[in-house]
Amino acid sequence: MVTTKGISMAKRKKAQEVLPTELSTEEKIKAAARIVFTKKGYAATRTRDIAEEAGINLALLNYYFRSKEKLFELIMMEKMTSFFGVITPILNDTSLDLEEKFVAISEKYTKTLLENPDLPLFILSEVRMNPDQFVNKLPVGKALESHFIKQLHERRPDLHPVHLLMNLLGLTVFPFIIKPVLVTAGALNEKAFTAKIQERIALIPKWMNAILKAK
Amino acid sequence: MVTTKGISMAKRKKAQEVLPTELSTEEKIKAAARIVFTKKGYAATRTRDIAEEAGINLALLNYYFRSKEKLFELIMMEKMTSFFGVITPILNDTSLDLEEKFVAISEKYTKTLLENPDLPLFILSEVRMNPDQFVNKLPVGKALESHFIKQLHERRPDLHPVHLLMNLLGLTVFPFIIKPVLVTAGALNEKAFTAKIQERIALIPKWMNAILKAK
DNA sequence: GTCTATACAAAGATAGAC
DNA sequence: GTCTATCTTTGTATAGAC
Repeated sequence: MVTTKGISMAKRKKAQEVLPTELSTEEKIKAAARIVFTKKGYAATRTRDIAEEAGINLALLNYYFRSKEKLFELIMMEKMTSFFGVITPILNDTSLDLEEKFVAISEKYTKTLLENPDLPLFILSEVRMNPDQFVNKLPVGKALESHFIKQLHERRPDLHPVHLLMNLLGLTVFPFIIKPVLVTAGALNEKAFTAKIQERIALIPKWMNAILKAK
Repeated sequence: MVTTKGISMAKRKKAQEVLPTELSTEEKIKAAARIVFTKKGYAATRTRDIAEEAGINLALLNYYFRSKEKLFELIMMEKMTSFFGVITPILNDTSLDLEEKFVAISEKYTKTLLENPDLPLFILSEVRMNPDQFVNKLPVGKALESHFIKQLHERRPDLHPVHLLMNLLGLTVFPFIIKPVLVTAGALNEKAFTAKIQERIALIPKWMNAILKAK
């Protein structure tokens, strides 16, 4: 009887995860926190905003997550995993040559960022405000020892690989960082921005190849 | 006597501007506000922090600037002028060809940012949080109608100039945006970062030329 | 688990003496 | 112009009823 009960509860929980027609209170708070923290940043976010966005009582936020800071750390870790986690598998994929990695990163990263356009600016601002709290939990050291870095060094031993890594990330990520300026200034609307970014998916590898050859 | 007195006061005032051995209270507050706002951002900054940093009484902040928000707008306008104002004269200099503009922008912009490394992340985060408050006061529209944009279009009519502008800014500015991550992760210390950036001054124009030729 | 009510601390702003 | 003291608002967190 005890085991049967255990199994049936596990099943129910799994079903709920797959079909979250109605989210649990805990998930509602997390979903709201993602929205509000991303929009306003940690410091400008009020726990009341999150509670309101979630449609729950303010006290429940502390009941489930103890404090604003704990809740933020949770969301921040999620976001950093998205931001840094997408490319690390590609960086270390030994089956891809340099050109193929440019293609893979440009495509995969751009698509992730199109779904989450203010991820870069959110993460990089929060990291700047409080570096020690987050950066040591990052796989950044790994990136600089990756297979990709070795490939860059082989191709251009005269150029520090970090230059080329910054170039690739700059070409891919920077448009999303300057986006608020461009869109608010009326230089590009949302639709036009997306169109330009989609053009860049194919352009970035070409540009990186040209940079590799530049003397 | 009246005129003599007027002249001597004007002289004294001018001398104080040139040699601000001891700043006026107003300037002390502004200097402190630059430091604290830049470090923490608007939302996380407490007026008490600014007062302490300035070595003045808290009440004086409101006496001189009415409110935290007014003081912030003042500092923000200064910073935006630095950030966007440096390149606009170059963009519209009709005496420079494309290659010369790459060189001028890379050099001038990089040097400005080396003196003020967290300018980009500060401005771009604050703009994102409150776009309408600041962006309409920017000469961004002008950048897209500049002589530089026309030159880019002439050289590569098949490529939207905004791509090339984003590339140039990405190559130049992005390293400063990713800096907190790199430095905190221990990938690069302050000195090594500066060295790499100085290498880039000469490299960026080469890379941009390579990008221009890429098909 | 969820709510109401409230404690407690922090932060912006001002009144009024000097 | 500058200071001390204080008001007011806001925001995080918790106690306790249901």
